[in-house]
Formats: sequence, structure tokens, C-alpha cells
Amino acid sequence: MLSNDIDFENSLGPWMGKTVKIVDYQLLNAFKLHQLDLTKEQMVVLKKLHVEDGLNQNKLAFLVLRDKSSLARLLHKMEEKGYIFRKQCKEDKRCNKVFLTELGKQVFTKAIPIIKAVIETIEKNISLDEKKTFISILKKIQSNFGEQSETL
Amino acid sequence: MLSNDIDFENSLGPWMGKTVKIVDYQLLNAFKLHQLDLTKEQMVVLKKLHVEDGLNQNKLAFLVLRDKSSLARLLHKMEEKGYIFRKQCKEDKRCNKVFLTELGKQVFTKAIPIIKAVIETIEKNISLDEKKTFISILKKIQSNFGEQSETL
DNA sequence: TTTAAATGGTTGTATATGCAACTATATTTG
DNA sequence: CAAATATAGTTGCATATACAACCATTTAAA
Repeated sequence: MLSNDIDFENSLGPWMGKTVKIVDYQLLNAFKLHQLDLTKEQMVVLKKLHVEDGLNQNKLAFLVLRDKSSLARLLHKMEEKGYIFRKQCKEDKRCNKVFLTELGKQVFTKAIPIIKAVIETIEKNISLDEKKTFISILKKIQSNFGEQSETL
Repeated sequence: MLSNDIDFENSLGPWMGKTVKIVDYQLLNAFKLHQLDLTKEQMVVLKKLHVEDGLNQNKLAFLVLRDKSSLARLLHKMEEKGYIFRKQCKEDKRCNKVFLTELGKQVFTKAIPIIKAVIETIEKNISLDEKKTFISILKKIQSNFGEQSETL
């Protein structure tokens, strides 16, 4: 390794990036195999709305760590598929509240066991202790980037 | 938490996904701040070509874990920017060999310290021991998905 | 109160992704 | 040797991402 090179083999970033790529790919595939017309990103939105229905786009964008324009287009697709609907706030006409439809709820419910299976695969042969360490390091990495990481 | 729900708070997948999203965002921003017209994906290509120049698109796609069509378009952009060029193989007219241009090499060199800084931020307050554990768990996760993860 | 600034959301533009269908060339097979 | 098959790369299509500019509405300020 040259002195002005990077030791990727021992750097967390590249390893993590590759792992997430593999996991994402497998998850998307699992949805496909089960005939679920759903992406990981859409699932994250369903999840947040499942926890709190009727969020406005701004809050939702913050929660899912996405630009508001990105979320707007994601919601557009999900509205086309009939998973969610938007309703203009009465108090503030600029604002849209986002709600799950019945279909959206059904899709969410169907996705749960599929995700569970993928999570089980991920965590195969990984002890509870390792899991805890792993997550604590992830939290440390996130905090290393501080508040500004919330601004995207 | 309902029984048919998922304990995302204690699952590796979602934590990892979020962390990578933050890191990717910071890296892209760092490139921008240093006036480097470069994305993470393009950097990965530059890196592979830096290790072995003249790879064909197929091999390159495999190495960067991308679909061949995805790589083709990535290379198209990079060719426009003058970072790489393609040259038809003489032995097999179907095949293109991909090479770094001088500019591509310069951009790669400029990117190194920027990436180093991001890696340092990532790994701040993380001990060597933690790093080793972390990477070993990532490897375990990758192997949990077996060979099929190499087929994308 | 009229104007200025802030806020919620949309749209244009650039980037990136995978799958499936396709072209051209190479190899294998009958 | 001709026909079938495999391979390298491209293209159409659907999805997703961020930033900047923009519109409409609401709030703050002069």
C-alpha cells in the first residue's frame, strides 16, 4: 500500500457500504419473490406512518432522512399504487397530511414477515453480545457526524 | 411493540442502513466542498482502475458490485468528464477495456485525502479492537447471504 | 397594514440503480 | 460449415436521490 493510498481493507466505511448494498439487494428481491410491489424506501415510509398516521410531508421527510423533494416523489408513486393518500390541512393550506390507505396497511402487514426473514439471515451466527457491540459502534459513527447529518 | 411487528431498534439492518446513508451524504458533500466533480460510485470505479487499469466492463461491473448496464452508464458519465476512456479489445471486438486518463488519475489523487478525512471522522473514538470486531461482523453478515450476493 | 421573510410542497435537472430486451460478435455443436 | 448458444455491451423503462428554483400561503416586521 502506497503512503498516499487508503487502507480500504481496514476501514469501516467501505465494508459497511458493501454490506448494506448486499442486504438492500436481498430485501428488494425478497419483496419481489413474494409478489409485493414495494421498495425498501417505500417500506420505511409505511413504517413511519404505521407508527404515526397523518404526518405532514416535512416531518415525514425528516424522519425518513430524505430531502423533501425526494419524499414528495416517493409519496407520488405510493399514491399511484394506492398505499397512501394526502389531505390538505385545514389550519394551514400549504401543508399536506399523509395517511395510510387500507391497501397500504395490508402491504405493510405482508412485508413484516419478509423483512423478519431477511433480518434473521443477516443476524445468523451473530451473538446478542456482538449485536449490541455492533449497534453501539453504529451509534458512535452517527454521533461522530453530529447534528449536521440531520439536515439532509 | 406488537407481536407481528419488528424490533427495528435492535436489528442490525436498519441501523446500518441509516449509518451508511449519513456517511454517503457526508462524503458526497466533502467532494463538493473541495470542488471535486465526483460521486462515491465514480470514485469506486477510479479506485478499481487504479489497482488494475484496462479492465473490461464485465469484470469492472463485478468488482464494483453493479449491474453491467448500471456500470455502462456510470462509465459514460466518467468518459464525458474525461476521467476514463474505453478501447475496443483487438482479440474480441465485443469487449471494451477501460483506462484511466491523466485527469482521472489526478482526480483520484485529489480524492484520497478527502476520503481519508471522512474515514477519520467515521472512526473517531472507535478503538482498534472495536474496528476489528465490527469488520468481522460485517464479513459474517456478507457470508450469511452466501454466493448469490455476488450475482448482482 | 402593507411589505418582507419564512415555510410546505412541487418541478427541473443531474445522478444512480436493476431488469429485460436487444445488437453484435464469438464460440460451440450438430 | 451452418445453426444454435453464449457473451459483452447498450438501450428502454421504472425507481430513487439531492439541489436549486419556484409557487402559494402564512407569519413577522416595518
